[in-house]
Amino acid sequence: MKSEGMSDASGVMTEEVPQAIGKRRQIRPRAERRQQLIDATIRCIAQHGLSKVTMQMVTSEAGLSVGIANLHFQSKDNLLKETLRSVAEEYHGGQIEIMEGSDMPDLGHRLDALLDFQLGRGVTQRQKMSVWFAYYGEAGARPVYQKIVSTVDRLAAQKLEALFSEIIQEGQYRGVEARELATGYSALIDGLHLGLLVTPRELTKRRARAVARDFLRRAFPQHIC
Amino acid sequence: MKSEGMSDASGVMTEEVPQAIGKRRQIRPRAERRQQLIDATIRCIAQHGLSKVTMQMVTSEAGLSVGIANLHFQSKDNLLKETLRSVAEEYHGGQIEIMEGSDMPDLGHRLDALLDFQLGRGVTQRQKMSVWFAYYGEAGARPVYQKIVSTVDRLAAQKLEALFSEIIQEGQYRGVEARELATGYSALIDGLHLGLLVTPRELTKRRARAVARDFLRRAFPQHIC
DNA sequence: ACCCAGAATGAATGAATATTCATTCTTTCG
DNA sequence: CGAAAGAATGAATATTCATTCATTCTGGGT
Repeated sequence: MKSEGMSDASGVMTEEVPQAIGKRRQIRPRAERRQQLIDATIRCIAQHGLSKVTMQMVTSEAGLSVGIANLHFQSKDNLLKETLRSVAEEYHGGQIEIMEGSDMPDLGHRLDALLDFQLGRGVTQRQKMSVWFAYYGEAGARPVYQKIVSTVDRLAAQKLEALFSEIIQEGQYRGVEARELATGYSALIDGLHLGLLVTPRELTKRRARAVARDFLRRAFPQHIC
Repeated sequence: MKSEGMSDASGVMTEEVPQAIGKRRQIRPRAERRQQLIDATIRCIAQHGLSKVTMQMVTSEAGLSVGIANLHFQSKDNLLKETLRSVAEEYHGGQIEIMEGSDMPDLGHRLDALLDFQLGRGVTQRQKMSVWFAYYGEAGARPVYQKIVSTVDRLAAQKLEALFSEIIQEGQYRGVEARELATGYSALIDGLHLGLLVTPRELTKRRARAVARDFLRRAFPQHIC
């Protein structure tokens, strides 16, 4: 089917197939496209930096046409906001799952798993980190970003404090306060992420892990190897 | 081209003073203008975020004309680069001065002074922090930024490690390694800065200080109150 | 007093880019 | 199958912004 013959009244000839390999237009559900665009946005931010990201860049990275981002996200601002939300929720969600997972009964092991999650993973993780800090950089000037981050952050912080409390009780540790320690540990992990991102030469993932473990060991000697 | 003497033939006359209050054009030495522009850039980044900063914004914040930034910095990219360098040098320079200052003989006091410098100060400090993280956010994608930061960073890290070594020796502490501890402490401070910037509601400066002091006390109990 | 090197200005320019929307295509449902 | 719903496209548009440069102005030198 397909006509082609007629209606092409103009004398110009019919460029049948514009693209080389089969680039058939595909229709997919809204949610899937949104995720696809968010993933592309993450890659673009990691590669070019938040301030250099353009809609063209994102949509072509996703292998789609320019108009589609506005179709599904209304505006660039909104796409960026949703991308931050996605990364924030994934990161904090992962932590929370580990912390409140009833499967891992041993508290020391749970701490280990948490540390692994926070400083483990491969390239993907590095991409996420880039995004994370790109937004932190803008957060000072953008209340919207602050809100998104602090909402998920607060919950994770509470869970961490609760976990530390349990550990303190179990180990009968003296002179340590769960809240203070949780704040310190979170900050330490954030700082290590920064180091991994900005000075990868000086701080390897292995060393970052050792440093974090050191912090925990000093606080909970009985629980960490 | 030009001349046509009066040409202002229109009936209107003489708009002697275009601006209200005395806005006389001033000629100042190059170095001074550069600093003035860098300071304006810092304020703009803190207020609007790196990705929203424009040349118009910066020059008008400095109270100068649009063209002047390119006159003294050649390009926007270069202005931003020099701004980062300025902030990085100020921050790290301050730390280094404290750490190697021969005036403060007591090592515990020196630690205190360092902590004060890193987590003290007022609004200005907050502006600098914003800039700091704005660049960190882009650093993953911009080798130039990485280079600027890691150059000054490395020196400060070495000094810190040396200071910790002295302290360990003086206190005869066992089971702590200066290098590891220095990395941890730096990361902790960075993380606390992040917290202050992104979740100022949850983390006050007072608490950040307490957390950092806690870290040091756990490592060097004899030196920190 | 007067000159002029070069500092400063800001209107003009052109490139980059977000957003729109008429059109084209795909899938679904009767 | 045929038509409707709506997903996807990308050329066109309007805007924003960095950069240029002809012109204006300042202050030090003579």
